[in-house]
Amino acid sequence: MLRSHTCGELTKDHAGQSVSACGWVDSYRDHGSLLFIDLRDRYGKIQIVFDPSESLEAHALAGSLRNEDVIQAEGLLKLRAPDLINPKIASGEIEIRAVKLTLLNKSKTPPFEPTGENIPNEDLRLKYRYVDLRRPALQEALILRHKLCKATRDYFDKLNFLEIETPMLGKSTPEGARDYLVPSRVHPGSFYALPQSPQLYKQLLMVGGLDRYYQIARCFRDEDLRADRQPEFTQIDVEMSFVDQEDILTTIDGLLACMVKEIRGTELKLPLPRLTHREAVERFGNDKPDMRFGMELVDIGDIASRCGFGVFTKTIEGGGRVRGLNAKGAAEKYSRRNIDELTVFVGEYGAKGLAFFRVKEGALDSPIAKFFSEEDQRAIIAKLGGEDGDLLFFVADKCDVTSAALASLRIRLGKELKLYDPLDLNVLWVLEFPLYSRDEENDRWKAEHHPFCYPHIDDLGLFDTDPGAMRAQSYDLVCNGYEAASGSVRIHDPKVQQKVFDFIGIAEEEAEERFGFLLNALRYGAPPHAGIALGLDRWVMMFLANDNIRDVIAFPKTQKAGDQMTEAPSAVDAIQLRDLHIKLDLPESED
RNA sequence: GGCCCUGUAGCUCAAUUGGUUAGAGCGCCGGACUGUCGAUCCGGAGGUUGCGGGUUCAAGUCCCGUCGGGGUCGCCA
Repeated sequence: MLRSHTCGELTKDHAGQSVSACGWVDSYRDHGSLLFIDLRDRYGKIQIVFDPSESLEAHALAGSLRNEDVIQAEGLLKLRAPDLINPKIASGEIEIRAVKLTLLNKSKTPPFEPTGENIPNEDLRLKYRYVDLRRPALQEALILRHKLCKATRDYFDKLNFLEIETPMLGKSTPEGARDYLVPSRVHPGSFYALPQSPQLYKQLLMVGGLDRYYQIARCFRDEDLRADRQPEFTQIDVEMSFVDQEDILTTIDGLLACMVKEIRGTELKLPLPRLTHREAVERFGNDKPDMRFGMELVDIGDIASRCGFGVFTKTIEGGGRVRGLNAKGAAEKYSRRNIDELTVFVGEYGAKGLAFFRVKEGALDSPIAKFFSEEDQRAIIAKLGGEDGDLLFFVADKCDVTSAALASLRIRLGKELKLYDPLDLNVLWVLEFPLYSRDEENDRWKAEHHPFCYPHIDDLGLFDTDPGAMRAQSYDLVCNGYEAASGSVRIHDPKVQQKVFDFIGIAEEEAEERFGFLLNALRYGAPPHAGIALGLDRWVMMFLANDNIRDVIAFPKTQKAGDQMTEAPSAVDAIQLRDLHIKLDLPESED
């Protein structure tokens, strides 16, 4: 071993010991004769003192050191004199008096200082990710990520779950997200697909009798990226046999309590609260409400229908809705100009306008207040719990538009008005998602979640009468406004599965071609089973109160799904293409 | 595919809103210094303002195109 201790583990208890430490030069302070190096590793920092009277050779070499050089320093660990203690760092009371210095590797001048004050452009950080990874914030994220995985494995192990790997090379099922394809050399013209999730394999494991499965599984989706979406991401994938929905919820409640205990050291109150999908959309505008703060959506359709404001009355007459929310105490915080910005903002979600009222002396103050009687003004204020100084917003449109616009407005206002502590974790279940929705473009029904989801037991009769009203035995775990897990009770009856395929327009032949292996498996003794998958990356983000998924993945991709460091994806040479029997047919470029 | 933001020294930023030779801090190079810890002090190097075109007496600044990065809508069964 080149080191006797890590930089971070040395304390004053080691005083008097001869130690050897390795790491990166974090900074140097050269006083001509006396010279100080702060040595850094992932455990911490320690000051090394080079005194020519103790080692002329080590001191001379130390003079040539620069940031990010990799060194080994040997010497006596000493307590600092009381007046030399640096209270700013953990090891501020001790230092190593170097008698020997070895330059393990000289570094070029780094493109940026990983522990400097200014965090450089992400672009540059991604190109030199190996330098960026020395940043404590990034290391903290990866350490936390490890702890979550460890807690997960310990938890499931105690409950008799098996961690089982499923194939990366699978069959393409061109429904849902686009697949990443991998050409087969031995089967010219055929392709594997990288898994969007281990969904079908884990169901097959249940048929195989491995009745409690989990996997920390990499998943791939060739779709556009977002701040919280990468083309490859990790989910904690779970499936259980001989269980119902309640068993999954309870099991995952327990997992989360374990995670919170491990990371935060606090007790998560169980059971986690539950909301139906219908209630979530009505109260918060979407199926993943951030409930760290209130500001719930309120319907004022009754007042809107009788007021003198044409936009409102016509919306109600046309079957739309008028809903709003109350930004408490925000009347003075948002100028007309700010509100104009918010109007543009809700426009991105389809809203054609944003009505606003300031509550002033018990009445509404707004350019459109004149269209409302005094009585109706008071009614609106009462409905939204308004008080003087509040700012009320309303959107009048089709129901879906009011939901989308107000949900986004609510999130934005919550953030801008600092209505919550970013480190809070607010976790809840959203239940009873709709099973099917109309695909108007193709004039057919489609599965909301996926076609393997079991209908709510009370709704099985609705296939022929009102399929849009059918509820799924599905559940999402929502945390701070993110979909943090999603799952369902699966169909284990091949007849029900075939009925679902029929219903969403997948003909029997096509179903056999695409999902034959699953249908077949269901015919050979499939137990009732259910499962769920948690987005690991998102959980790391939430524990850190970080809103960028790239900060919790060691080697993430850019928005165009590229890797700035390796420059993947890249062209391949003609021989590789020939072996795969692939000819390129690229769009013409002008140059 | 749409909309929005962004690109100035190795890095983080500035440049009086179109006007002199594009500045500062950190980093880098050289020098001084025996208790610093964001060391200090002295000196120095470093720029095709992403790239290409255009408008103008004059462009880092305005316009068009293009490339990179980011956010978002669509998309993500």
